[in-house]
Amino acid sequence: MFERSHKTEKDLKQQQIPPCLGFLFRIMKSFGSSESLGALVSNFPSKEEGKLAKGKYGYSKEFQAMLDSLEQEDIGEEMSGKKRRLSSEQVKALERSFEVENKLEPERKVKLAEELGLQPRQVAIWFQNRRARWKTKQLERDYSVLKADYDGLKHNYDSLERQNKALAEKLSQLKAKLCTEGAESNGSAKEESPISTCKSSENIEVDLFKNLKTKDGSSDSDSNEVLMKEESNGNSSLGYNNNNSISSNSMVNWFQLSESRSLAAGKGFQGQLVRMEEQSLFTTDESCNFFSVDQAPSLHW
DNA sequence: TTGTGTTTTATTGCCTCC
DNA sequence: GGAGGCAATAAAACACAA
Repeated sequence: MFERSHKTEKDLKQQQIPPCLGFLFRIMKSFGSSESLGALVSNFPSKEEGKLAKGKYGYSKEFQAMLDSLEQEDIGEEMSGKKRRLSSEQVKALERSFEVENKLEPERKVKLAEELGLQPRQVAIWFQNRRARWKTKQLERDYSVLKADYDGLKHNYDSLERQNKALAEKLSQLKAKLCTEGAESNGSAKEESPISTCKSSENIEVDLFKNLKTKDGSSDSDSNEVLMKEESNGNSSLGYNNNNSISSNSMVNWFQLSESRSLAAGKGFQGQLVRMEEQSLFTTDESCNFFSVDQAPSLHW
């Protein structure tokens, strides 16, 4: 109980020796009476013999009486091996000590034990259990913090997703408008192309892009080439999925680009800056993937 | 009073460090 | 190899509803 004597206690357990006797064992051991100790153990009835013996733990009447008398006394109670909770004063003192330092140096352990009338081993065990409790609490606190972070991110993600949907809707409305306007102008003017009166959504987007370019006066053909190239490749870097609809990723990119272009045009910025933006926006998937619809934020615990 | 869940004290086995 | 720490666990003590 108080000393680190695993093996001997295990042996005692295997012989079904009651806790009080185990305590006696250790007391006697601490006084160096190993011989009498051995005799005590050897005299203790084995499992089989115990079935025949009488008393609480199956030993003789005399020995049971001795134990009973011991239990009646204070010392007997203390030696009975029953767990006894530490007094509130002892716990308070230990708590104070733990707050100062949660590890226990040998000197401090002995000193605390003396002050509180405990065995050094008891103090060590108390600190060990206290550290375990502290760790559990700490884990709970960490979990709460992480969960709050996650909830915040989730909230942001949801609002961005809503925003994204609204923008997509707006874009499709604009496309429809463009389509009808185009049809009207085609009807009045001479036919330019035998293909179709209403262009595909891809072409519309490219046209929109071209228009923006012409408006801001730049003639950056490289970007158009890149756009057309990527478009013809049909890959998702531009954000078109298999259904020819525009993914949220490209939508955000597209609007960011348009916005930055208008700003650049307004402020008189030209060529190079625009080129840089295009490159960063159209070539790096990371730019918007963080809040991609396909990838909801997730935390791994 | 009793059944049940929680807390506290203690043990055991394994691991690391010196 | 011994000392000490830690995780897992047992078991006693305690709290509390029914």
